[in-house]
Amino acid sequence: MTARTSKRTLTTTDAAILGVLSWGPMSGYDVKKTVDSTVGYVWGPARSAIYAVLPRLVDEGLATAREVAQSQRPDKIVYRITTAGRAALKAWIEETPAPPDPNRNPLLLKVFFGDLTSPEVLADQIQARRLEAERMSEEMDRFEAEADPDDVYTALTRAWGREYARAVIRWARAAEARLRAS
Amino acid sequence: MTARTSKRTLTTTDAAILGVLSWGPMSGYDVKKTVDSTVGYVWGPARSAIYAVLPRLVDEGLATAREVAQSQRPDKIVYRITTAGRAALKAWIEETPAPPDPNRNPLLLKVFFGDLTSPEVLADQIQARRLEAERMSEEMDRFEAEADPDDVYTALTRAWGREYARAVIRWARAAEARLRAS
DNA sequence: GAAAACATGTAAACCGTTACATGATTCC
DNA sequence: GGAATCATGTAACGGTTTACATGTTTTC
Repeated sequence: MTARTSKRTLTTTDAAILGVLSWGPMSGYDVKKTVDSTVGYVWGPARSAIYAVLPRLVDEGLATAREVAQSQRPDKIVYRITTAGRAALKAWIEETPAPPDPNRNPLLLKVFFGDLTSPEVLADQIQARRLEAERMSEEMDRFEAEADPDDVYTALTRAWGREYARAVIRWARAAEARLRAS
Repeated sequence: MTARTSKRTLTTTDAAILGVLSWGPMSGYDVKKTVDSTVGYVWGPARSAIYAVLPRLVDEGLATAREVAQSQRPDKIVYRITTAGRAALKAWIEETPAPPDPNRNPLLLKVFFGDLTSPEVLADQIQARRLEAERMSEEMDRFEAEADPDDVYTALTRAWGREYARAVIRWARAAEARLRAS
């Protein structure tokens, strides 16, 4: 058997998919749903990306595929992570350094060229972002209440969500005040 | 004259490039340099993207191109924003809502699947990110010292940079402590 | 009986990145 | 003589968005 164990390092999308497969075998459809409700906050590949990646993982020996016939539903293909897949994911996590922050922020770009519009328009856009962040902050609080406090890893991701939302809110409040005072 | 004033809304890269062209006519090479030293912190298109976008802006009537022969340097093409270009950029800035936060964060993905590796490895990765943020924070302070305090718009972008760095640092410190204590 | 949600995928167009390619000039 | 700067582009790849395709079950 000659699976192309090509040892290329995983893309972030590969890692996200292998990650949810590490929780159990599932179809592409289920991968999508699982991603959306979990890691989707930090990496949410498109459905078509998932369907494109899964066969490639099989090709590289990182997962296996098994066709499952269904009577009440369309047939599906269930993917299962392999030992090699787990190892590749572990290697991806440990490979240092982590790619730097993306830092692509269209709103900030608007602010940067803000002199082309009015302070009010800009303040409105910033306010909208703040309201978003406030909603997100509340959502994190709700998650926090329900969550298992011993699960360090999801606790840390929630902590980042709260810290980030907080930064947005602080910045936006100050920016709105400054812009509305012109 | 039939410039295709196709009214499609600009991509973020288009906006960034039109934005620097709004400061004065320049070649693709100079656009790249200018972007890198200014808006690059929030949106830094690749060189190849710039060279691809510029002719399209001309095609759409948002900029004009003029070839300039040089004796001591390779010839170059100087682009100048048009009135339509300015209008399109203004429309992009004012179009609401601003696209939501990208939120694609490979480091957080690593944290999310952190149980596949050791707490130390994870803490090291987080520490690296913190050091990065600390460097950035200092850089912002330096910019702050040199900057014109009356320039609201760049002040606001710097303020975001500081607030963001602060959030990273606070989160990373807590995360590192929690992970190293296992 | 209709609409929405479930369930599974494919295909094409678009945006952007990294790496490849070329060649002159200036600075050390 | 080698590195950095000036100057412009192409090709291959990763990923997203949107649309196409098909059929079932649940909800109103």
